[in-house]
Amino acid sequence: MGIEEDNELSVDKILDKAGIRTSPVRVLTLRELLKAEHPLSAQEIEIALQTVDRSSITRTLATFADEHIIHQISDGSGSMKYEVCHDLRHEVHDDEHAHFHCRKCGRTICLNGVSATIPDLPDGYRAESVTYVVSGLCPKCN
Amino acid sequence: MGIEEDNELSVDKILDKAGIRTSPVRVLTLRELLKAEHPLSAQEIEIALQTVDRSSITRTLATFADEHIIHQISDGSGSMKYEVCHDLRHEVHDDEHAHFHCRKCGRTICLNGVSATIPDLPDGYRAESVTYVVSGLCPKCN
DNA sequence: CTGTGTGCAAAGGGTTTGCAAGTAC
DNA sequence: GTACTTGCAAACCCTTTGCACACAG
Repeated sequence: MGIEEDNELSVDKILDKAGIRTSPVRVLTLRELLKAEHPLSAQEIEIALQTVDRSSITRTLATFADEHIIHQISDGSGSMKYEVCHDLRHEVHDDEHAHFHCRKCGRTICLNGVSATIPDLPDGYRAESVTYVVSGLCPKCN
Repeated sequence: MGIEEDNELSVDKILDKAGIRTSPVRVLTLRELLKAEHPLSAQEIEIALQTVDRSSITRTLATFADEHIIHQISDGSGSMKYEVCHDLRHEVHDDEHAHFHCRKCGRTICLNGVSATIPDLPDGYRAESVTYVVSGLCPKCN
């Protein structure tokens, strides 16, 4: 019993807890997101799951986002990135963290040490999420 | 002599200082960006400058960004927003500020009171810019 | 049988590029 | 004349939608 099976258990548990029925595409997609150490684009998931149609992945990601088991990151690359919510992985409610987008290799990396808190806003604003992305060159491309 | 002419003087001055030749499209585009009190999309500029082609605006914005007189804001709306660099307006080097994106009306608003500083990064990273966008509902839509 | 999930193909939104005509120096 | 700027049309990338089939309850 290795990490694979642990994740497999988690996949069913996460979907069930979120009220999402299991299905082949959903299990594969969530497994891929859990396995990834950085946010993935729909295209990256499509490439990883070679037999699954892009539209199914898009719809699956929308479902996941609706039920708040993943969140979206707009990193300025032109394609949205998706990441399993931090609190699902660690069973605690952490602040969101910042991300780093490398303009050369295109990868988006979690900056776990940098929290992205929702700031105090003027009256009338209702904040729902925050995106904090630093762009530049990653260690490999610098 | 009103605000218009002040801005007009600024436009030539800014372009000259950045080493960008003046041209009709560039003057109109920069004037529009200076006039706006919030970041604009290429489409918003295109609508404001009814006779100018979209590709010309795109190329102009790329030129401006290359010479660092504007910067890009990826607000998660799907279209990039453009804003005159703060230090060009106020002649001082301020930290970048955060932005608010309203998911209902789609507007992106400057949160001048919230600075967006580049955080300390692990070794090897080279930071070039930062995007800090809070999403939710603006006062008008809340 | 009814509702949900999936793949395929087409459409959509936004941006970028090739090319040729026009303009500035 | 040479290099830069612009508009038009087409191409491009990524995402979304319509539709029909397949499968589960």
